[in-house]
Amino acid sequence: MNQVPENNLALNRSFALVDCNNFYASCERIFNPKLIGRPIVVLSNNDGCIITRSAEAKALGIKMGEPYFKAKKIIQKNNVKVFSSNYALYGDISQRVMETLSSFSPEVEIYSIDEAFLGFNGFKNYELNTYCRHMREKIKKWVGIPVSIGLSGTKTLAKMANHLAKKNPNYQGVCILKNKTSIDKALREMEINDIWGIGNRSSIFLKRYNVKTAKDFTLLDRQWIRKNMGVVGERIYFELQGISCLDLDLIPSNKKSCCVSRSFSNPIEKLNDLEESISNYGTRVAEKIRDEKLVTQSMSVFVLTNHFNKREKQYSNSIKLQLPFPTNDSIKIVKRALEGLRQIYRNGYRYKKAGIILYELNKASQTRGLLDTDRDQSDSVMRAIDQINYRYGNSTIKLASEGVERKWAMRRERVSPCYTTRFDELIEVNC
DNA sequence: TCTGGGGTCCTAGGACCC
DNA sequence: TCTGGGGTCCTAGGACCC
Repeated sequence: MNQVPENNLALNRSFALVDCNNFYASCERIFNPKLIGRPIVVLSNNDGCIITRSAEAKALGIKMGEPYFKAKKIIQKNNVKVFSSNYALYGDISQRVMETLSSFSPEVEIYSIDEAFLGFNGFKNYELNTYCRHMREKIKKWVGIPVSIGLSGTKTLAKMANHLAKKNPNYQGVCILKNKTSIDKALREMEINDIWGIGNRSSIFLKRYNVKTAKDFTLLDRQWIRKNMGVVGERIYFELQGISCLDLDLIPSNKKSCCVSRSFSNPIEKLNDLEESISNYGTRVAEKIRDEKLVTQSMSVFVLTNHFNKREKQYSNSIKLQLPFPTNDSIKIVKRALEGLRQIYRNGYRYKKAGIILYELNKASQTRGLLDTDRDQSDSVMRAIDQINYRYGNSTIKLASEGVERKWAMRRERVSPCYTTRFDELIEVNC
């Protein structure tokens, strides 16, 4: 079977992908309108790489994912405005976008901080093009964020439509692919490496077989795709033909793992400094799972040196650790993590990054060991700490092992104020 | 000098069992 | 003179996403 017959096309379904344009850069612009029309970049944690560029910055040739220090020259020359990432701000703006979207469809899957899939079941009477344009205007007006919308019969095709809506100004931000001709045209225009789910590795592999566009991919033999790219490849094959394999995920399932890891501003060598950082990350990750009312029963702790530095000797290791009872107690998690860290630490290396990942996450209400006698006490201590830290600011109360000096703490030299989440950082208006 | 962080899903292969 | 084979479960690592 090389092609799916026309009557198999399940284009009676409609998925829309709404994606915020250059999201982090757009967030910075909301509170600083002077930046409209000016090139902006936003940096990753530790001010390491460029993770968002405004259209103007893209036009200057600044690349996505490029290390900041490599792009510095072009940035300074063109007076590009640079921001450290401010996730408190972006998270809050994201929530406002999602709330607005939910007023347009009962079916909203929040796919990431800056995009959502919408289902339009039973919307036959609506003219979808007009509806999407209306949605786009509302988000711009209410939240201040420009979005692009792609709509088609499967999620993968909606992604493709979105890609076109962004790339081709003729669409004015909304691209709808609902008939065979427009889909076919889009498949021919779409480069193989831009297809959702085809990453770097697969596109290099496919190009060796002269598969350059999405259209080429749909003309491949299904068995061959299955053999060489597994079920993931086969799903993409069907989705591109209009046969929906990926449904909306409307009820977000509980996380299966939760991680906090950071690169250090400067490499660290002493066990004591690593212990401070792991205590810190352990506390943060415990807070995260408490916030979601989850408990963990196993974790892994890892350390690594800077693999970019070829001149230095390298070391990386991780260790998996069990906890006696399911818990979300910072003290217990940090204590166990430090035991693990001491086992994998080796003297004489310059460490660049460390982290902790919690596994076996379950609802706190559904898990309690019969022999776990101090859970109540642990819960009330954590509750008290969380309340104090919420009221008086992060780390008002912290573990002694987290340290005070924090030589390793990440760099965030160009962070904007938390305009929407901290009273002391509200925007000031002079009348 | 300076290169992010947090997730998910799939698969191959080892361990183990009968 | 010969040394099974098939099933399941688990895990580490790969690939991909934003």
